[in-house]
Amino acid sequence: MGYDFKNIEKKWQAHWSKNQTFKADNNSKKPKYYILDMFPYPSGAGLHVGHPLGYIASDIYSRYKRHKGFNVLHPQGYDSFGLPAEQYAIQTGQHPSKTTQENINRYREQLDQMGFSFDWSREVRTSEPNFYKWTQWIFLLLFDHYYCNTSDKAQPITRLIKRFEKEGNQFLNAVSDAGTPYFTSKDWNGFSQIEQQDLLLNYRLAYLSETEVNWCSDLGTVLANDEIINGVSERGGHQVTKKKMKQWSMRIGAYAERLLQGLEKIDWPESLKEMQRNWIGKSTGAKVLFQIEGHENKIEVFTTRPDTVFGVTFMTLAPELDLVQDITHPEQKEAVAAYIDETQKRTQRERMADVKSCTGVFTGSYVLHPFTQERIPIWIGDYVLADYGTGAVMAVPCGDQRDYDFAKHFDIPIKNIFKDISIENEAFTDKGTALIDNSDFLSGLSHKEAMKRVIHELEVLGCGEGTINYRLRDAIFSRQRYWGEPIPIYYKDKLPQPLKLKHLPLKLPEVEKYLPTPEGAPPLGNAVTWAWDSQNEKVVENKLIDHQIIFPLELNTMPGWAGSSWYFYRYMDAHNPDAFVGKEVVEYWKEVDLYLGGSEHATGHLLYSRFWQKFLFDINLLPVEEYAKKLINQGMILGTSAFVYRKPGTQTYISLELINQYEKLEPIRVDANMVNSADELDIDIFRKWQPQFENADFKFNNRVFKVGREVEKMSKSKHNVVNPDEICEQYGADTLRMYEMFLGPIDQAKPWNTAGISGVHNFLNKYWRLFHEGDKFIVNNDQPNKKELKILHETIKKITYDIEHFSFNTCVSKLMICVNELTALNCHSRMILSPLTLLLSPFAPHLASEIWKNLGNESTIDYIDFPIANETYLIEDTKNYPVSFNGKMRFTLELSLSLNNSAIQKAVLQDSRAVEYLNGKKPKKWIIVPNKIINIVY
RNA sequence: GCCUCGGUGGCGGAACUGGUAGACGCGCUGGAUUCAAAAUCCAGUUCUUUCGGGAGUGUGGGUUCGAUUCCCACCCGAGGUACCA
Repeated sequence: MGYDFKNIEKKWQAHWSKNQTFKADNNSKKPKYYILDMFPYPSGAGLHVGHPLGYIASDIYSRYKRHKGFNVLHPQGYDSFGLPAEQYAIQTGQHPSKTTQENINRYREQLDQMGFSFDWSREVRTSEPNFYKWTQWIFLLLFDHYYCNTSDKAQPITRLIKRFEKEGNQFLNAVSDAGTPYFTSKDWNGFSQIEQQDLLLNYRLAYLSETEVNWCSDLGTVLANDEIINGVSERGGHQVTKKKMKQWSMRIGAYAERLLQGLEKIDWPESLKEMQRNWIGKSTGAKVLFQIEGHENKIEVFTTRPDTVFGVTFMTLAPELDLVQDITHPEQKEAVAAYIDETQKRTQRERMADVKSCTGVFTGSYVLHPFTQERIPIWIGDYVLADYGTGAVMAVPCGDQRDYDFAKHFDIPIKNIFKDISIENEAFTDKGTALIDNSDFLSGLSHKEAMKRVIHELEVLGCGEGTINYRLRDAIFSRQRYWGEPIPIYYKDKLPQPLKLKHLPLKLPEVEKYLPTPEGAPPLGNAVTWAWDSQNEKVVENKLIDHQIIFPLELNTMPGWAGSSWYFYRYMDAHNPDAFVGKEVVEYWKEVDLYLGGSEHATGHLLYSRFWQKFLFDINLLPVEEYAKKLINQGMILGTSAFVYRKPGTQTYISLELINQYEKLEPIRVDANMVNSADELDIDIFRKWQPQFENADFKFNNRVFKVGREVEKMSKSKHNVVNPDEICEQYGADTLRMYEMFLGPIDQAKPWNTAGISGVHNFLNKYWRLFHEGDKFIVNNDQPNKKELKILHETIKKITYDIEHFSFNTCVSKLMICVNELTALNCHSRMILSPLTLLLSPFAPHLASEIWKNLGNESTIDYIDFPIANETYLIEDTKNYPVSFNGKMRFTLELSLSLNNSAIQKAVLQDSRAVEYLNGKKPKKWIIVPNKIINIVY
């Protein structure tokens, strides 16, 4: 009987579960260490081989930390609200909670199978009322606070009201909506309740505002950009337009600067921080006001180059600005309307991606230049985006390439304001070199000087000021979906009223259908029991609504990122009924020490959660301002997707070898399981796959239909998921764990392939054979020799170093080398094999546990101290190694890898050729690469 | 388009601060063992060659005594791009 992984794994998994081996204590004499995984969304396809990559890595680290004497918190849960369960519900009528529960059961089975050391007693699910109660509560807190720029933190809205009563808002330094009017205390006190509440919404951190969404009238629903392909809906291919809707938003913009500053304090990958910095997009410049000719309003623009203000020859507005309607000249109305219509059909991404075509329309109106009073034509153009800056740009064609192209295309004059620079062929965008010219008081100044001067002049004139702009937009928080957290708000006189903590959780109501209502209201509009009885403080039936005591409840739900923005605190105190996390508990665990997850969350989850953290910190609910000290990105495991190519509007599919003969084919993803390894599609299965393919017609040569292949993110929606189950079945969890680590560096994306898995499996077999001959346990008590000790200690040193640097692939290699060497030496000494088993334990915990027990140890291996490398076994006598001297100043030595530098220096200086070369001088600088080459500079 | 990351044998990858490129594993070739197979073990394996050598880390340049590593330009792939999570 050899290495019987099936029984071993079953046995130890049962043991861990029964003894609650990995249950973390909320107080301990040991130092604490919190290792967090990004929790999975339980999709219908089950766990795929990409999920465990990060989980294996964090599990290895958790087990290592336990061996190192830490009180490790390593929890797991489910991000269980989400679109796929809802879509499945729409198709089948099955309640998303049922689907979700089934998927979770499957996930749990798969996770258990891999021997993860999670503390399952702390499991959380975002879709559980006991969890989302607190998500709703945090929403209410956000609703109840505003951002004060003076104290630079969130403050209660009651404080704001007091200020308004005393002095209005003229001297207030707080973050608010653009265009919030000024009022005095007298004004405020004269306002009606409704007016006051309306104004307060301009300050609340969770607030209502008009925002644009992708509206599909045929489906009667709002679509995510993800659900739109080539401008039409993915489902059914219907047209999608932009529509304004009143939606909840989060004032994340208030935290832009702190989110930026906070990055300096955390140990996250530099690339990810850079992404967040760019996403926040801080830029310094100026606001400039342009008077509209014959109109009382002014247009405000933001520019990073106010120094080029004399080069302005036109102005461009984003087509969707309301202002456009106001200012369009009657003669241009038609053209403008047509253009706006056209842009509404394009997604923002298309607009940004498209730099070649240059489109726009003249509005027929003019603004006046603040300094020269020249008339400047106002255009609209879709290269200007409504939600960046003010949605308006002062166009300086000589200094900006897009403005330049636009001017050339529409034959608008270009004014050169750079001294001795030709703008014949392109704009001049360099800030450093040229002097400003042709610019009144700015002429002859450098960029830097001109910036200062022009801002001063603008402020004097009252036509602008220096300002900082952030690209970061406030986050839309409403979703027209069923399967999300209900927003704990009801509407009285159309104004939002918050529920109170004691009313929470506000549970999701039952609905007949998960689609929007026929009137286009969100799915919660289908609920019969969805009104708020403010007197009895409970949810009642809609038909009772009287707008006196019983009011309509909010129909939108929260987005996926709501629950995931704080879930890591719930793990600390998962069952606390009185608080989202207990004060003492959070004082103990404080923060996540290591967070492991994919970089695809860089500007989503990882930014939103930092925002909520800062808010909760501001109001003294959390002890730290950043929740994750260190973050490691695991690279994605990529899957191989398969594509068929359809002639648009038909059911004709073209085989890969023929696609060049057709124009404009639509690539459609098909389930990779319907395709064999030679890229041939099983046509019959394809026809049965989805009703739309039933009558598919195929065109192909050579008797087989070939699909196209593409490597991309592994995901159910891309139909390219590979399950870990078969591998567990065939090779065992320990093999899978080691193989996934062996695939390559943890942070690198890599396509899944199982080609090398037998090598890892062989290694575990070999490891087993170090201890066994047939059924006989052959470990002896021999004293190990020097060579064996050296192998062991080199391995300890390398493994310890590599685990701490998250280089798990090289750990596996090193273990393989070690086992090969010990096998060759026929070493079966307990004094070698016992510590070696500890080294293996984080990687292959089942096998290590079994062997540890067989070695006669009473306690299990899980909390045994990790071995420490003893340097004395590594340093060797250098006298016997040759030192070769080749020419100028280069020495080649054959030395032990782990020899220290001073020993090498000593060896070199004893060599006669070096003595001759140095001629009595002392080397100034040594460049030593062990086992390789030494440069001596003198 | 923009932001971020990556590109090394037939394949996954290694190479610590710029210092013998290809560790380790897969695959392949040959051998041992076996009635045979599996398993196991041993040897070989970047390409090319007239067997002297020559070329070689996506492409083209640059810095350096020396570049997979640093700099510039480009090509290709992946992730994100604000309602997938």
